[in-house]
Amino acid sequence: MPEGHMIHRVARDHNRLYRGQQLSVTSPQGRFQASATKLDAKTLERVDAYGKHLFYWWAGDQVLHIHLGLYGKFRNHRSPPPTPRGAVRLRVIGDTHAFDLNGPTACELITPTQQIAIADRLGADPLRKDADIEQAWSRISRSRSVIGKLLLDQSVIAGVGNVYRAEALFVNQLAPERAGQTLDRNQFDSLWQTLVAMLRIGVKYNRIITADPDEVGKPPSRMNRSERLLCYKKECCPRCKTAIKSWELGARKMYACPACQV
DNA sequence: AAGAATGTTATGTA
DNA sequence: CTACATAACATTCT
Repeated sequence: MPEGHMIHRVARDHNRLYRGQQLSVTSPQGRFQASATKLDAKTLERVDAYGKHLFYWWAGDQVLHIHLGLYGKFRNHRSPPPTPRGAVRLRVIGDTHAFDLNGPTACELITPTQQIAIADRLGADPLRKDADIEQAWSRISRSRSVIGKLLLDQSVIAGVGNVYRAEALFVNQLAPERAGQTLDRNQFDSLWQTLVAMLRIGVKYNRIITADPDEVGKPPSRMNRSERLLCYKKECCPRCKTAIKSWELGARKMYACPACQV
């Protein structure tokens, strides 16, 4: 489920619900990265999101690094939380709220130095104010690699996943197979602005919505799964009705309109 | 109910 | 050095 918007949403929610509190941190199903349990009853100072990575800063300079990978999932509860569902790797309990974490790729205690190293290798995050847009432009404008792959490269742009890649290229009418170096500055800027807008909407509604609610005729919260997207997993192009083409690109399934995207 | 999936990293090859 | 392919890993949803 996770693209950058969800990670930033979690950071926002968890800062609101848990910041400054003394929390109980346990690992109910044991086997996964049990070092997290060393954090039993610590004070949470803040939660940061960089791309798809989360960092929980605790008193005593300990950082809990979480990456959801493809399957990882947070489940929120009221305190006290119910019996764990599935393989809960991490359970955090506060006075009023609690959450479980299932199936993450990473859930590990790291040092502030390691945190910097991880953040440093990530590219510009459209949801962060400190995003280095020039660096993203520099990487893309010099690359012979294809824009459909570059968008998934977290060291170029951090936080974009398979859905936003398809949707952003569709909106900008860019063919995924175009080499990065063939984009001009205006096209890059427009693509970037699309990503910023899309991800912000994602954080706001906690789901990916790239279709225009006015066109659909429903408020964003009421839109069906298929109504929310323009191109990803669609049968035909909403602009010209041409059949959407799908193929593997960068080891993930790409969707694009062969007529509109050039 | 099998298969796909909103991901990353490590490793090998050209 | 860059680019690309592949495998490994985790679990939920349809």
